[in-house]
Amino acid sequence: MRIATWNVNSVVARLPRLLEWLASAEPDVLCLQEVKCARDAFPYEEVEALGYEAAVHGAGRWNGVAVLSRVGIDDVRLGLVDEPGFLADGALLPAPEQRAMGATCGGVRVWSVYVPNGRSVGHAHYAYKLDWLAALRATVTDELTPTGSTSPFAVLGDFNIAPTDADVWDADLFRESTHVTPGERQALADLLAAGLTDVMPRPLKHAVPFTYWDYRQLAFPHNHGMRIDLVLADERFRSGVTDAYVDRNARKGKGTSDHAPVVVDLDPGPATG
DNA sequence: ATGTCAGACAACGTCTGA
Repeated sequence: MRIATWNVNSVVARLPRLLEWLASAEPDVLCLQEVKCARDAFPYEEVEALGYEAAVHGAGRWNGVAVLSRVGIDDVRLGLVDEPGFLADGALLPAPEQRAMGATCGGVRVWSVYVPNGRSVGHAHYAYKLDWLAALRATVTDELTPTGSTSPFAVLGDFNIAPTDADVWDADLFRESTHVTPGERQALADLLAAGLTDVMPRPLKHAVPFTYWDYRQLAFPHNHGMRIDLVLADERFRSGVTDAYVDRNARKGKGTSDHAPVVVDLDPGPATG
């Protein structure tokens, strides 16, 4: 089974590249982030023509996650346990955003997550990021609490955290920035402590498989990137991984996202439910 | 080969978020 995650930076703007990639990479399950469209506006017919069902958690111009599957989608869960909200411009009260959803596809439990960016250290969005990660940890703990299910489990998505300095093209440049601070890395460590492992993709071209390169200043051709899109797997999932890589070809050419897909091949083992 | 891009507004440029 092939499972992937991709921050597409608008599923509408990315539709030609998305369809091309689905047809060539043939994932069984694809977790999407930043779909940037309401649930009703998702291009269902286009992905269905390639054999995929879609479950979508989106409200409009920002954020939004989805799960595409050609092996079924069951037990869809939208949002986190006690998910914190953010006070959007023009809003009177903080409200949860569309950043996380879980689904069971072909006997594998996946969560597609888009962790808040944080904007800058000390910004209200940074505190929101840490709070949101704590709620993600609570949700993972809830999902992994033994209930008789033996499904492989993974959280896939854009974490907006580089796990180590090696996951940033120039750590010194990011010293005062979000994505690398001890607070963010501690929140990631706390999440992993719930029973997950960072599935490291195999390098294809460079020493470290980055997943994101800014659109500006020729960042991609210079490989000025970061590894911030992660697959965090429980032991049942991790032990079934036969390959993992970043499809950097999807970052080439015109009309690309600023992120590349992370692809994992999995032998899910005997179907035990 | 690539020196931002996408969405929404009231627009046909300018703002915001990333």
